Amino acid sequence: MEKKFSNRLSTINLHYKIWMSDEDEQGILGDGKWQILKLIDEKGSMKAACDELGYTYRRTWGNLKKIENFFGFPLLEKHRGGSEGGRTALTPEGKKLVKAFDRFHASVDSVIQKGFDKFLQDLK
Amino acid sequence: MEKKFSNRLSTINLHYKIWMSDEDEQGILGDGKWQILKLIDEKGSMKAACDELGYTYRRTWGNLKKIENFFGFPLLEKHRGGSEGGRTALTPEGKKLVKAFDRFHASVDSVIQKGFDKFLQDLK
DNA sequence: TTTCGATATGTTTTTTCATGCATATCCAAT
DNA sequence: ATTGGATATGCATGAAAAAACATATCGAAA
Repeated sequence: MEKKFSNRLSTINLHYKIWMSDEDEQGILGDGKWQILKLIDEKGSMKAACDELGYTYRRTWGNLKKIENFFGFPLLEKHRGGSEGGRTALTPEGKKLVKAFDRFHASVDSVIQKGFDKFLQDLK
Repeated sequence: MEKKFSNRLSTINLHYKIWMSDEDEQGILGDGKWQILKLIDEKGSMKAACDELGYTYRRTWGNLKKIENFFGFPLLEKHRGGSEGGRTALTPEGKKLVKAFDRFHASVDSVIQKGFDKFLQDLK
């Protein structure tokens, strides 16, 4: 007979999130913080990065605080004052962390997408 | 020198979620529904499955409704009444869907875990 | 025909978080 | 020394999701 699922199959979107937590299941690092960390480093500013991603500064600041608390040392080098108001960049450890997460994602992204394609095939 | 991150590295837990949505970003099927569907079929009961997973019946019922609405045909064969109160099992389509998701997960789980292990290695 | 326990669903309360608002601090450049 | 714009942080408000509560319905078996 016909393919039961195929009617709306092409309208389905895939999503996934990867994150890490501490013993108390408090989120440490995930897709969200990874992205903002990268952008902060690129822009040299927390505020600019928040604006671009549509995050509130307040929230981002709190989230980043958590991760630094967990590791016990700063991932961001933040400076206040100056005519520019201030600036923020990643510390070497921050860069290392981001790069490791980059590699992690690179190693799984295509596999997940392929798995999804196959999933849809299976339903046909 | 020392390895900056290694102090608490072993306490980090990995998490990830995979799900699918329709055009309006309404969740259709994901890890949660997948799990509960499997368990319902295994137990022959929505209630029993909810109890085991700690989900409220109300919520699960609503969630499953959504996915059936999306596909337009039932994934569950539900019966009310009887001395046992009722029972629920997967329809053939429901089983097919669950199996496809099983395969999907099987194809990505180990890759993600390996990627995570490597991520931790990278931080050392 | 009564009963029992699961399915079915509306309504209310709680929880959770993000957002919004307010305010303080900091300092390089002018 | 003044200033402007970003960082720092408390607090109150709001919105969305989950949980909790409350009933109604169903029907095989006793």
